[in-house]
Amino acid sequence: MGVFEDLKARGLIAQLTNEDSIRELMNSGGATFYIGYDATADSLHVGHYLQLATSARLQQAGNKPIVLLGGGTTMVGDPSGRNDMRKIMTREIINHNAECFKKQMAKFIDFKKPGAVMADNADWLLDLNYVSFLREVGIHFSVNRMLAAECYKSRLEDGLTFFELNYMIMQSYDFAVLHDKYGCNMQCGGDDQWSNILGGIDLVRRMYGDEVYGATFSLLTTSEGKKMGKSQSGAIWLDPNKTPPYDFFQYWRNVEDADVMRCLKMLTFLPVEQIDEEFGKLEGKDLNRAKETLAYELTKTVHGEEEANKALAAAKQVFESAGVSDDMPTKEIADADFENDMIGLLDLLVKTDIAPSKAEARRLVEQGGIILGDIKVEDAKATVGKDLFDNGFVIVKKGKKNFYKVVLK
RNA sequence: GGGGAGAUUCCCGAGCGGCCAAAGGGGGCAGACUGUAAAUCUGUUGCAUUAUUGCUACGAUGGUUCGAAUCCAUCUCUCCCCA
Repeated sequence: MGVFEDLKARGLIAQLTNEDSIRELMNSGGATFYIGYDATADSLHVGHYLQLATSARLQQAGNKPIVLLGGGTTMVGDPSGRNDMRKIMTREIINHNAECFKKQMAKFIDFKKPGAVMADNADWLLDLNYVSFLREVGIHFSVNRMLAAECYKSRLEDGLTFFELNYMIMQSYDFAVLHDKYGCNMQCGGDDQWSNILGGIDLVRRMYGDEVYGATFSLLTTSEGKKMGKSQSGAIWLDPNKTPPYDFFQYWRNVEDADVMRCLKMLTFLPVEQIDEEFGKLEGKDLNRAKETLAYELTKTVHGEEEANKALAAAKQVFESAGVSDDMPTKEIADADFENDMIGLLDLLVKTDIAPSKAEARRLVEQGGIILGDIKVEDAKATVGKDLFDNGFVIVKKGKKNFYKVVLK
């Protein structure tokens, strides 16, 4: 089975410009493909991971990946599929973000292998001369056709600025530059990038007369079509400082039944046959085994084996034996916060960031959402004595799934 | 450039000058039920104190009024139609 068939089996392939040619190209290792990443935040998230992991699969099959940082395109912002304009970001922030991206990306793509390249479109976009760019590149674009693109549909109702309309042209130009510079012959991306990719393919043909290809990968969505990788507290980041490995692990441990198989196939590097064999027939609560594997495998590739083991062990102890683990999320409370060796429960919750405000803390307590040690506390006026901190800590449970070890400092 | 509509709490979206911390929905959080799942049901959802209440909030700034999210003026931004 070639890498193309593997990607297909994993459900990663969404759209292709030319299936036969692309299969041939990918399977023979002849693809020099690029995926662009706009530096919109200071950490990669799960959506990026999916693209990077897929790139890694292709690289392992001998294809050459080009990772393109969008230092230039981020200055404009991609309007595809959005119904509002992106916030305009400063050069400094974009540069900082791009630096953060670079560090994280090296984990997934092997840049030491020949042909693997990291580029930044700031290098050719920012110093363009407006008029000559229009004459050389702009001339190849039909506004009529651009506006007909699916990705602008919602924007045509709410308004689309000329500024943003140029995004597609910039991205298309990227492809042309990479084609010229590195012999790039394929662009990949999320399925929302289809229009932009087609633009690039067209441009390369018009400028160089060369045939290049485009492929989009399925977006990671739940069975209900909602984007995955977002939690109530925001995106799931790959940066351990923004999303601790334990939280990362828990996110995947808690995916819905209907999504486990797809996630396993799309995100982990376990062989498809193994996934099907081991988990394909599971039903009901047995699916928990699949979820555990998903969480473990993903944490392992993103944060390393050691962190994955820790997260798995912590989760097991906390959930299965109601025990204490050194690796469970820890919060600190200062000795100075106590008065006569006592502290109000609400103060404790707020000071440890378990609850964002006292009102919220009160609500939690009154609704029975707080368990201290093994006592459910429902009195908001309760106070906590230092003596409760056996061995210097106490376990606070917020809701059913959030466990914290509060350490007395 | 001309004409019109609008800016409300996390999001969408109601809102007679006092009864508006603001309907309703979504989302979130918590409880019940469960499998660390889903669906369902219940409660809750600005901050601070809870007995009362205080403070901050309805694009921005001023004004009218005993009293404004609601009226007036100016400004900023957005959308629609025409050119």
